[in-house]
Amino acid sequence: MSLVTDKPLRKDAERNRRLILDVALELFEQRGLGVTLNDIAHHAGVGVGTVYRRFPDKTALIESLFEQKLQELVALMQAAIADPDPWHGLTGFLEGALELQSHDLALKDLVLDTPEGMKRVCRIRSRLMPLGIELVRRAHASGQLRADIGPTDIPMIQLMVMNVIDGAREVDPQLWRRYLQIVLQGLRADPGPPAPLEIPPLQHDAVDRVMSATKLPRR
Amino acid sequence: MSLVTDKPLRKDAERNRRLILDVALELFEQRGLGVTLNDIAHHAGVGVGTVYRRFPDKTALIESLFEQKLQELVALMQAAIADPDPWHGLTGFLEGALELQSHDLALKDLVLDTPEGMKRVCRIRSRLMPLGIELVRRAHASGQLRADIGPTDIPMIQLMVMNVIDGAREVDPQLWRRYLQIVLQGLRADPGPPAPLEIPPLQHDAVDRVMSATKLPRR
DNA sequence: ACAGAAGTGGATACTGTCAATCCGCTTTGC
DNA sequence: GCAAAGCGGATTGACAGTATCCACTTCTGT
Repeated sequence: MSLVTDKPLRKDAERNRRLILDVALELFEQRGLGVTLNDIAHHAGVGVGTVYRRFPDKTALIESLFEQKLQELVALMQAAIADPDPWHGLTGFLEGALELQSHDLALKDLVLDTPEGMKRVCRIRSRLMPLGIELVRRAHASGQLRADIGPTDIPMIQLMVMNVIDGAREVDPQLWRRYLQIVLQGLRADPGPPAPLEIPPLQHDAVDRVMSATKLPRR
Repeated sequence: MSLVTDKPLRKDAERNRRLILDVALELFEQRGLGVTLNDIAHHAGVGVGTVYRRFPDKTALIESLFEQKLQELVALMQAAIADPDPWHGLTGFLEGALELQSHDLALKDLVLDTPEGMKRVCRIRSRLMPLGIELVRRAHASGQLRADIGPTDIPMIQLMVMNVIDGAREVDPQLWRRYLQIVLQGLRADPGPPAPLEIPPLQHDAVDRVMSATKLPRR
């Protein structure tokens, strides 16, 4: 459509387009991919119509924003592989990836369920696996990662910790580091006496808030 | 209402009531508390009206079924406290509780977000905390649990592993044990060389299926 | 400076999902 | 055999989210 022939765009229209993209990015990060285009339009101070004229649908808007986001994960993993200390590379990757997700709710949605139709996003996601294999291989070779851990354990660990991130986001945004540290301790090939946990546990009265903040799926 | 004056109930009506309760239990376990009363009625081969005549609303139906379910968790924890080996008690509780949740999707919904109005359910839930404190205290005293682990860490660990249970339920219903084992290893005060993991990791091609089976919140 | 192309806003239609009601018909039990 | 009790399921109403439409406004080139 005319949406693709991107030659001319009136000055005010171009300004609105940027505005929409900026607002959309912020809202997606803060509240996940569930935000409605109405919401975005409203926050940007424009009408819904304006959003739909620029982007055929929500998917298109998301794609135009988040291809780059997933690239960050790839870059992170590449850096991890380049780390001279393979164990530090592995733990650093997990920490970094989870840190990204702790600031960006949309990233979780994107990693977890990439609706078909987001070809570009899917392609990038599939590029992560081989890097993960290498990351684990190096950690094994250095003897620091227990031998019975495999590459598929990495995303599973991310999945687990993500639950803590989501639940505790409002209550204690750093709490996930505590549980990542515990899990990482469980991954060591030859654990010494454990290093003290850096993040204190949740207060008793906060547990309930975390539990009920953990959103339940529909159905 | 007449719903409370429970003296007389016609033979066919009583039969239907039981049928509804049985079907509801099964469906709630299999698919979580999200199932609709229409669904339940249909599966039981009765009309929706019949369900609503017996139970004022969904909440009432749920309460009448699941008070007992949560009692199981209490019982499990009491047994754990009675265990002569405190470490075994602790790990056994986590394993048992998660096992229950792996077979019963409704339990998760109930533990995570107990809508106000389910007084009885809430009351039971609050009875768990003091038991958890005792469980942790004993494990500390025996020197097997690292000192910087607190009682609130127990539910958080359950929360983490629950993510694996939910995601992998269809693909590999036992996989969560692998990650529980890893986490437990990370909880030991003085870990020796790790015992080999009992459950093998996920196959590469199954990761995507787990990821997209992890349902996203409605927002 | 003005014509008309480009852009705009937001009410509205549409779609889907559920909970809950209502009422004409059937079954039961005396 | 006749009331009361029970039944089914179409229907209503609430809500939420996506996308469209079109009367109106703003911009830009000449």
